[in-house]
Amino acid sequence: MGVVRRTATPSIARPTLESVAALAGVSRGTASRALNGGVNVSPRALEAVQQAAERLGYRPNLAARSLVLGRSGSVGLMVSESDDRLFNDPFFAAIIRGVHSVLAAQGVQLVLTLAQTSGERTNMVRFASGRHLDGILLISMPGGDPLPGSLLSAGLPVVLCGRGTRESAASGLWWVDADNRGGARLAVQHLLDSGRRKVATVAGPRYLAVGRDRLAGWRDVLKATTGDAPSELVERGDFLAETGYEGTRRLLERVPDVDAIFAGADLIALGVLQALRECGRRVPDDVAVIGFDDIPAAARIDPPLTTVKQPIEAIGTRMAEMLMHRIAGDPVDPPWAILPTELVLRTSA
Amino acid sequence: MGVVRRTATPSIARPTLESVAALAGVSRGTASRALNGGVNVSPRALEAVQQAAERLGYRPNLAARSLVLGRSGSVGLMVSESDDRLFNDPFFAAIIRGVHSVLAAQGVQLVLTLAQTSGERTNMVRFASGRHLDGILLISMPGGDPLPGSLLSAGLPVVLCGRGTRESAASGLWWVDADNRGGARLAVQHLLDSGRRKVATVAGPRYLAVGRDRLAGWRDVLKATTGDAPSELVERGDFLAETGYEGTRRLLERVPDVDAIFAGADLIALGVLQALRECGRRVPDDVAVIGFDDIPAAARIDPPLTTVKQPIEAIGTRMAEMLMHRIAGDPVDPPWAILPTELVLRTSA
DNA sequence: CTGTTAGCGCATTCAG
DNA sequence: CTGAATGCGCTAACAG
Repeated sequence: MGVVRRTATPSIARPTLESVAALAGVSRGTASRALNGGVNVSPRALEAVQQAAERLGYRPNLAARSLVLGRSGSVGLMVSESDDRLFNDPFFAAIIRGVHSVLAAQGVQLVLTLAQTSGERTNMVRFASGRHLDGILLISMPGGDPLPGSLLSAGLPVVLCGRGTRESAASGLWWVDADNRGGARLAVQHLLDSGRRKVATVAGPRYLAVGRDRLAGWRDVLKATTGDAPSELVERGDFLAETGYEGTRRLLERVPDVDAIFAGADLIALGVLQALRECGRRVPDDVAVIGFDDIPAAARIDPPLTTVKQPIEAIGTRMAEMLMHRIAGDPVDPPWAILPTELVLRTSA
Repeated sequence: MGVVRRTATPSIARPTLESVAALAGVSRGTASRALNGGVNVSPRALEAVQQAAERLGYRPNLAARSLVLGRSGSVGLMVSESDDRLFNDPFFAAIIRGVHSVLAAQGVQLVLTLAQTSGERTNMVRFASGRHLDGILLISMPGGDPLPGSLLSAGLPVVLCGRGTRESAASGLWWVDADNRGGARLAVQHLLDSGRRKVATVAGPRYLAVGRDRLAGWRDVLKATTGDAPSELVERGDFLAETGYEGTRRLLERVPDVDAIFAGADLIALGVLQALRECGRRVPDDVAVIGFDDIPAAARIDPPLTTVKQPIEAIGTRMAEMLMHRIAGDPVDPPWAILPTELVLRTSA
């Protein structure tokens, strides 16, 4: 029987390095060197090889290269979110922009991966741990997810976005986060500096590090300034407008003379504002409000919301940089990063 | 000198098929068969191999597999748009959802790729034609772009979204498009059926097939019904609100008794509505308006816009299906698809 | 500077 | 049913 090609298209055989070398009249080794930087190759040979490659339309087989090099030249960005959220939350766009800029500059291919169902996720693990990817960037992993661990155990470099710990970093899970606590401090300090006396907070949930961190920042400043951070000034709930609304109603009942509210998220702040409006409190005259995240709506609402902005794109670039270092084996110490947040002054505070 | 590992992480060597086979007490060949479907393998051997693989945490090296198989098990979706557009235009989300559903079901990894700058695009071509991808899905390629051609010349299956021709399909560029012309017919017919007599159109640009197709649909119906499609009823421009606004002002001046406008896009329709409002025309009482695309805003504006909806997600699934067939070498005839659009009735017409 | 050699890890012949 | 042998296409080490 004749030769049966196993490639998908029964097309004519693709040129290999071998054929290029043959046409150029050199050995495969020389051809390889000529095509990769051209060190230790005579100008004559280099020229010949390049021409031959050109004429043949040679495309190096990356699978072969990966096999021998042990690296693929691409890294994955895994998003385990519904595509709805992925495409609606500006957060992802910004992160990806950051990641992409770093990777593109280094000629590394970014492989974006959606993994929603658990089946897709195991598929992804297979893909990644099969060495098709040199490393993985993880976004919005629920805490306690086994996925980072299985990636790690496959020997894959992993950097994730969000709050890790010294220990998790030491165990291999490098991470990058925004300085949520510091940002909260910025906000509360600003409130105090502008003369507010009773600064309450409607904080995010306990089970999320962001929620805890931002609340901690509020506490930091209050304790440092007034020596006390009374729990009667704290409301908690999910990162939703509803939380802000209801928390504020309770707050106003309990502490009628509250004159500032730090919301643990802009979404919460939206609810805070509405409750304030309904209760006849003017913003910022009677009550100042500061949010967190700087969502697009923040600038558009009335009054424009003063808020704390995360350096999202910078988080992306930093994640990518750390991953590239990790892949290269460069030591990075510490193996995590906390990036500064920034107060965006508008008129609500 | 000792052995120098070239892999990125100087970690312990990953288990190979060889080591699995050794632990299981069988040969590499048997181990391979056991791990891939297990045909021609005794239950005993199969069991042993699986256990060994499990114990060793064996992950097959996909680069090696790709090399021998000539296939990687992943396909690319290349988006040459700014990430801004990618993440704001619901179009992409829907396409990706469709593509992803098909691919995930077949266990094929979807590799999402951004290629904005030309440098990134050549990078992508290298990546894809290096056989890291079994095929490519292309979205929003400007006409006359050389990229599909270079992908094709590398022997890569390509399916693109948008209007191709019989010839382009024959030359290897398979495509999937919405039936823009048919959708336009639907819209114009509806206008006529509901008693409108002077149906004008503000069409998209000449240089885009969508623009031409939708205009052609308008012409089809007018010619079939009234025997004439006078050019005084046509305005053209880009897919922008501005086009709709200015086109409508000119239209009203030229043909004051126009009683229906078919806009070549919802964005255009937005401008049409505004011009109508400013000129004191009530919608739909005086003038009926129909758009195209069903963008999210269409349902929210006042009056809610009747429009033609593209089967975006279906386009994605169809593209993926065609690509998979193409990769498998299954004949597909014709090598393109035109998917039906649908009239979404709201109150503007 | 160059050709030769030796694998990278795997799936698949082909004998047994 | 199984093991041994072959080669996918490439890079790197080595000896010229």
